[in-house]
Amino acid sequence: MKAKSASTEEKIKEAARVVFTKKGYAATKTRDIAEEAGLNLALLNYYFRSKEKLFEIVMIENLQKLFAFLAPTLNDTSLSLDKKIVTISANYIDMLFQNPDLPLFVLSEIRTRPERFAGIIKLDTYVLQSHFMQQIREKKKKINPVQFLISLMGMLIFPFLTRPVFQTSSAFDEASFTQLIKERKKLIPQWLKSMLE
Amino acid sequence: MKAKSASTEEKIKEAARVVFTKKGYAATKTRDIAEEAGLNLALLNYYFRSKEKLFEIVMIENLQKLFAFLAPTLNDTSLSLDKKIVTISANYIDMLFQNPDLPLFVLSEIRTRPERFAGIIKLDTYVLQSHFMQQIREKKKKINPVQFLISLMGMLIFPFLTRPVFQTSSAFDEASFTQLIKERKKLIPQWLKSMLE
DNA sequence: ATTTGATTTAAACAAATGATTAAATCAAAT
DNA sequence: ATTTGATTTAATCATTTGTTTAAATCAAAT
Repeated sequence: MKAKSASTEEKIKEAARVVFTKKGYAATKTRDIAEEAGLNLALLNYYFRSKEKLFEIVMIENLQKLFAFLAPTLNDTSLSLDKKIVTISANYIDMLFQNPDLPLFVLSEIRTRPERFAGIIKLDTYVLQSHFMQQIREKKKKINPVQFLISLMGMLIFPFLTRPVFQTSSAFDEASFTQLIKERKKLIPQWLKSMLE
Repeated sequence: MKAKSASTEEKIKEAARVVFTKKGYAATKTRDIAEEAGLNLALLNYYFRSKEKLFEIVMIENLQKLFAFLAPTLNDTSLSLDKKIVTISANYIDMLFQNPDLPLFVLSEIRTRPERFAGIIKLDTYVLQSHFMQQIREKKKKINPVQFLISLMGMLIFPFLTRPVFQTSSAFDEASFTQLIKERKKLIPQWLKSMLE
């Protein structure tokens, strides 16, 4: 009767991922997570000690997904700038399709307590001092390369942040959104290219 | 002793604007607002009946700022597409500088209860069916004009959404951020122009 | 000075929330 | 079958939260 595929601990984690990502930390009750997991409320404290500790685990995973996910491609010295932009666009959009609520959740929680996550994000190491940034700098010497990074990431992520806004319009259903994002996989690298010329 | 410039009601509203925008609805306690206003907790219910009602007032104001703010320029038939892009970029960035926390707060709350705000946002009327969108359609017939709208708004808004992320890097202080955004006022219209060619 | 209604105050309430507790149950070893 | 430690359960706790209540205070009219 204990031949379950998921341990209790893992069930709680998975439920926490779902509920925290959907509702954010403050609006998530421990009872919500217990219910989502189909388990007794007290188990959350038994396995994770506190709501806060559980949240931290979920948050660190999500930061990895959003930030560290980029590092290998950004720092790959064998790819041209154009190839990198194409690769990043494709990979990031695919990742976001699997985790559409992630950006808004993460940005919202970082805003609430930024100092808590500074050591994990490591923006300097993985992003700002990456090979990719060097490549941009060489291409456009007169403009801060961060400008292009922000625009690229903005164009990739923003539609996911505003999806609920677009869903308030009857002209936008799930299929429209998906279609729109698929088109962007092609458009964004083209746009970045013309911006860099 | 009642010759105050701000009425009690207005004081509460202003405090609510500050606290809700900073912390979001769920994490905001009525006691936080009372403290910010320097008033007695029970006054919130006396003047506004509930936390929810107070929030609604603040939220509607903020939606106007983010969405309706755009409508006049988008629908101004006397401006060329290029001029519109320049105007929107400048005006929106100025507005965001005064309300840097607004986008993240609004997007986050819309995500929590989108059906509540559909009637206020009026995306179809003011944005999707605007003169601006027609102008884009005429310029680039083969691409959904929403693509350009998303990219423009994404490039304008995204830096404000990710400001706390950038602040985790020691390379970014307030002055850097301001400088970066000022540059974008010029860069974004240029970029949009090349994207539309 | 008194009355009346409006506003403010501080305390209290009822429910919700994260956490704790102790007992029950399970699982493995002897 | 018993013991031991691990896990689970349901109840309880202590605190917090949005709201309500009743009294005090204010302000204007008489």
